[in-house]
Amino acid sequence: MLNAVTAKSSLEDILEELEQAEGLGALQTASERLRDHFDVDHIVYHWVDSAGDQYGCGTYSDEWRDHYLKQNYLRVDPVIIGCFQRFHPVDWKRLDWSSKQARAFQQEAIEYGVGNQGFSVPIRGPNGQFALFTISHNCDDDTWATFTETHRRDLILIAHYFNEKALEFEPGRIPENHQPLSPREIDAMTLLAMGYSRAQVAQTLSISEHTLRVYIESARFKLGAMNTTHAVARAMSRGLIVV
Amino acid sequence: MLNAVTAKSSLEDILEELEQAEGLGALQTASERLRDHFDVDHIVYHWVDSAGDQYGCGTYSDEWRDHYLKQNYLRVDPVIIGCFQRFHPVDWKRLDWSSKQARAFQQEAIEYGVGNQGFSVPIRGPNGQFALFTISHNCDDDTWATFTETHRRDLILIAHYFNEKALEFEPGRIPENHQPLSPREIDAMTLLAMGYSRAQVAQTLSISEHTLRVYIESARFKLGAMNTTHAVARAMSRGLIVV
DNA sequence: TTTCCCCTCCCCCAAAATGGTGAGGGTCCG
DNA sequence: CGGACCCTCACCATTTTGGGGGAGGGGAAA
Repeated sequence: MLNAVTAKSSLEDILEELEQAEGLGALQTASERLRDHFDVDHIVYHWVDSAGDQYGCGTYSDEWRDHYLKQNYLRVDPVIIGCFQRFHPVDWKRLDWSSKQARAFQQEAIEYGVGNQGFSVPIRGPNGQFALFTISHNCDDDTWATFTETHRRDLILIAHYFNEKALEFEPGRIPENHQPLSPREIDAMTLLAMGYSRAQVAQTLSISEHTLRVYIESARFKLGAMNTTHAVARAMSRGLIVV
Repeated sequence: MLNAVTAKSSLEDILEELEQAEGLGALQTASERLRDHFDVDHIVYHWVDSAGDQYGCGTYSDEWRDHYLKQNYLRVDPVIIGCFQRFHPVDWKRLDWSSKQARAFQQEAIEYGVGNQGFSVPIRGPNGQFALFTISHNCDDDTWATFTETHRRDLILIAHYFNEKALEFEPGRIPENHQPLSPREIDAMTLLAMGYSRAQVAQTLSISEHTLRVYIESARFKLGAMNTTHAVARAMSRGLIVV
């Protein structure tokens, strides 16, 4: 059964400890302690890198994690897809499970021990970083609704602390290739992302197309992109431009 | 003097009210109530659309706000610049005030009644949305340090709720006819976003380049895009592909 | 002051992407 | 069973990009 107790002191302790923690290992232990504190099946923190790399820690079984990675479920998982377009924390029931893929995925997840209920907090950092903090359990809808209502705020805060720590200790997360774009380069990338051709962009910016090309090429270089489309995609996923 | 009282009930009430609020006007009244609750000079929520649009509400004077907009201080304000590359909430003292522009800006801000102390929580939503929740006051460093230590968690949570409301009522956030892409179309868009040329994508997917073109054109049509770059950008911002 | 980056402009030519108009076979659903 | 959608393949001509050279002025920082 779900522990309806508030047990403030214990949660405070866990947060406090998390705040002081050194290294990513602390996130693993924290997720286990939180699972016990809330008396639920699983607590998981899942980091998704804009390059497609991912890092996760939590209480899912190793088998499920390996299977997930092997099948590249990142692009299938409705929790990822749904949360990526949201800001609000979301109950899994409210996500889109209509596709065949999604239902097969859900079936498999439950077989691997993931709860039938879930609540995920999307959370974002600089440069398009994206992560999920998820709490999952096996119970009926009403129990789960009460639980998430009660702990919504705590979960948001915990998600925040998890991500704070993950950002702090992620090794390749503040790489030197994080070169910012110049204003003109941002203009160019933005207009290209809006569907303008080079000629149109040049006209919009009131510069010659030759000049524009310099910006595009320089942006491409800074972003390590192979072509314009790639550069725009990278600029977007790093949060440098918004369309 | 700063109010060291926790006054939990009052803060709870404000959050509760914020959660139920309808319309952006509620954010304005909430910021005023919070200012009184914490007994500080200013509470401000500032939304920055990287297209350059901004929306703000809070307790700064109208003069300062108008001046800020008029001078286009977005690209000067060290709070914006600093928070944009951070995830952690940050004390203004820890920001980079070294440039000449920055010091002039600070001087002016204080003249317009902004406090000499400040604490800002950066917060991000989908599609690169970015906002700041700021609390500012006039006092000495020690008092301020104690205050921010004490209320750090509350402030993070409040920032989250402010942004939740702001996103909820943001104009121009209409879920259009989101036509889904077929699996092959998603493959194509994904690989294109990764920088592959058409020939490379075709080879990767083991199909002829002609076939690939059909997918790209069909995806372009579904997404209402004018060219490949536009299609990839739209697919990304709709969360249809993850790169 | 010197150095670095940003902004602006120019040429030539090859490579890649696009637009139009086709075709056939598959699955799934009303 | 017919319609809708998905997957697969093809040729034509045109437009758009990309890669390789350059060049000069301005501003900010070291």
